[in-house]
Amino acid sequence: MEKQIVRTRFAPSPTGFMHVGNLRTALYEYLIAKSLGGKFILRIEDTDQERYVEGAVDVIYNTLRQVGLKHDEGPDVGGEFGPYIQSERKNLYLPYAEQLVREGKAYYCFCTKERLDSLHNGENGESFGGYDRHCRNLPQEEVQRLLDAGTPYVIRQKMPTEGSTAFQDAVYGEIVIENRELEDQILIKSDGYPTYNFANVIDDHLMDITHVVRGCEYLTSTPKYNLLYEAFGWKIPTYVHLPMIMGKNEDGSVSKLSKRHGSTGFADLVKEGYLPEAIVNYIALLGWCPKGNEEVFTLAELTKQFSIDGISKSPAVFDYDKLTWFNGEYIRAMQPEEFTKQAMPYYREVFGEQEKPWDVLTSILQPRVTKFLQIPELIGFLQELPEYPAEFFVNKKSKTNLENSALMLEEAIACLEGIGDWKQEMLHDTLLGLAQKLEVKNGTLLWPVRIAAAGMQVTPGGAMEILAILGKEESLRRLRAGLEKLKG
RNA sequence: GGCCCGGUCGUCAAGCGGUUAAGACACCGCCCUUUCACGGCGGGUUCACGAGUUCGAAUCUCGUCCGGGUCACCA
Repeated sequence: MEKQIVRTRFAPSPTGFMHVGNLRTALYEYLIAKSLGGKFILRIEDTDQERYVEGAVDVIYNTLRQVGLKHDEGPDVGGEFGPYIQSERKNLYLPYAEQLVREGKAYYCFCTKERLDSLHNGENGESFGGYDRHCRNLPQEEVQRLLDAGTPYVIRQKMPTEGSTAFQDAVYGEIVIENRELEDQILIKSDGYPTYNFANVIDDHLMDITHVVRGCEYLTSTPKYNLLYEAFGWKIPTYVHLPMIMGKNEDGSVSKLSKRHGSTGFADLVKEGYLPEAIVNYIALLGWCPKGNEEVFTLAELTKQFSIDGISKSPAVFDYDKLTWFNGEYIRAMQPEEFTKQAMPYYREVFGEQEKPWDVLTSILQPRVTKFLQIPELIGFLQELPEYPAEFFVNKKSKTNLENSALMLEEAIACLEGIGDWKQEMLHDTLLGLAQKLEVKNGTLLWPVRIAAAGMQVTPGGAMEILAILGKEESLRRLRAGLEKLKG
């Protein structure tokens, strides 16, 4: 028997918005395929014409490209199972539905929207809140008459009324649903388009999809899919249902992650300063656990590590703190040149066209930044000295008092004025030498210098680094101003 | 409400009948240090509850409670 090659598919509908939940599904689909040496397919599910959004497909392409999920087949790259856009496959579905009608497994339904609505609002609560199967047993002649008259119709699948349908899920194990819970679902809508459920089954079969990976909100509707596979006599794929991603509400409760939890779109997160690699790494761990203790993985490493049995059943709460930590990890792992390159727009935001010792700036920022967005706020003081109170010079730790700080500043200024080569190393040697000469702890001297240079108690980088970036003239100006403040 | 799924530190989680119940984020403390950050070390009444099976239960069974999902001509 020939071993079947694993094929998974990401089947988003083009809404113009890529939710992290969707992205995580795409990621797992990719990882399952790639870890098993299979193929990852992109299929656009645009059967809902009313929801069509201009440019939405590009959002999907761009997102996948940004996170590095390269699909083997899809609308843009082609493949032997195309077309990969459902609206272009439109004519393909109806014959399948008609086949089912001929075989007595489906039927035409002429019920109007109004009648259906009244059903939902009706008082007599049937066990299944849905369709009452009004057209299921319409006489043949009646059906033909309505068809001939051009009456709008949908095609519904006949569901078994008793017994139960069971299936095996790779994550959740055996799931059993009573058939009486199942509604006679619509296969073909009155506009001629297939419903999502129907198109999904047809396409998954036609495209040889072996693993259907999706959120667990589909868990209870899976029997409907299987009944369709069975009606056609097709092989049922392996199901991999994924646990839900939750968001934390303000009152501390949790619910399905949605916009009210803040940035839940991939684009939103990127806009907030999260790197695509960090996002991928983090969401990979939301609902899946690697074998070892390592958590920082590139996409390639994830592919090596991934296995379905590591997927958990319980829902996971999206934690921005941890994402932020991952972001910091990725930032710190960058080559300094790369950091400078990515930070440059933010450097420019503060310094305009001025030239600064960018490498020094990078060396102090890279270890302590978790998002590039933080940079302007962190280094704004370099461009403009903030107002600050004299008490800043008092440091309880090194027991520096105001008089002492004044003294130190005076010494520092005198010493610094003589420096010709205003470089960090030179400043370092000079100031530490001075501290030694004065027989004070480094902190005693460096604290007031840093405060005067920055006007802030907490700064990225130390005194020498700040002075180096400021340049000689500006540094001395600030130190003298600090001295004035202490004396005044 | 019916049906389905879940419940191990605040969060992500390992665990698969015998463990001092891993690890990570966050938090707190200490160290390093020139402040912060980075890094290092350390800390926290965590197995929802109640029965049962068993010599032994976080692990198996049942019930309760709690949380979530789903019941469309949406996907």
